[in-house]
Amino acid sequence: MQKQETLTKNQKIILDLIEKSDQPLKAYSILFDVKKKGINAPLQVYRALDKLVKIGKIHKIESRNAFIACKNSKCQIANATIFSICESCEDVTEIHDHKLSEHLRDFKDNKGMKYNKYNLEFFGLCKKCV
Amino acid sequence: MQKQETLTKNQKIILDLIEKSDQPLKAYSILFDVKKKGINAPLQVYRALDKLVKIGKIHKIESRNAFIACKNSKCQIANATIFSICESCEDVTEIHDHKLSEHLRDFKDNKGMKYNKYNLEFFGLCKKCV
DNA sequence: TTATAAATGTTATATTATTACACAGCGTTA
DNA sequence: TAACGCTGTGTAATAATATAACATTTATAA
Repeated sequence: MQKQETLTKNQKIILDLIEKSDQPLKAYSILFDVKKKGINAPLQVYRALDKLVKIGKIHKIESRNAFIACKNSKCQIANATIFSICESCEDVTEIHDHKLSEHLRDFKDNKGMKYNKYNLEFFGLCKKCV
Repeated sequence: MQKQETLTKNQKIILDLIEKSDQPLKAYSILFDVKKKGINAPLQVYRALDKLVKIGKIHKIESRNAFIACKNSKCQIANATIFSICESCEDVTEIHDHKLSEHLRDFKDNKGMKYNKYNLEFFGLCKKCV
């Protein structure tokens, strides 16, 4: 069993918001939305986001500077993310593919580097946009 | 045979600079370096970078907002990049791993999405920083 | 209880990237 | 040749993303 992190007020507010969206949210759009809850400054948002990323509740879509909730109930995959991104409608989906994950997890380069994390983003056109 | 792109003056200046560095460069550090060559504004840099990325001469390290030259002589892999990034010294290396590339290229999700590109970033500690 | 770490609130600022506009060069084609 | 589309240039202004620095508070551990 995994230790259940206790979230603080700001962290909860921001996680709630991100979890309600099935698409990634940007930091300043989050800020706009939580102003009514008393969160006034970018740094308050970024601090909460950092923490939520660290504990695996959300992921950052690096190519989009946006944050999406992790739907995986185990919340153990903060260090191993795979996304598909439609370049037309910008729809983002997290991919859970056992075989591919295994492959990436087991990857060893010839430089003797020790990996603890990876992020993979696939780009293309979704069914609607083809 | 691949059509040989002819680069413009700005594109050449900026590609030269990036190729001389074995590590990624950031747009504003590039701007600083090319001011003596008459490139004065961020937009001039970003425009050249966009083009160079598009034709596969350089890649963007998304998690670092930085650009690195593609050492692959074929310059055909603009759409398929794998990097290893040391989180301590920030050393970045492009990875050419046939088997892994094949795996990624052949990946099909179950959403019917049509992929034309992917970007994979591995994070960890390099030999020096372990 | 002390002290240590983690989070907060605020202001200011740094960094990264784009919009908008005027114009130049080049190949096509009518 | 002229008219057109396309790509690139130069410049100014501004938008969008992210962090530094500081004072204070809360939670956790020793």
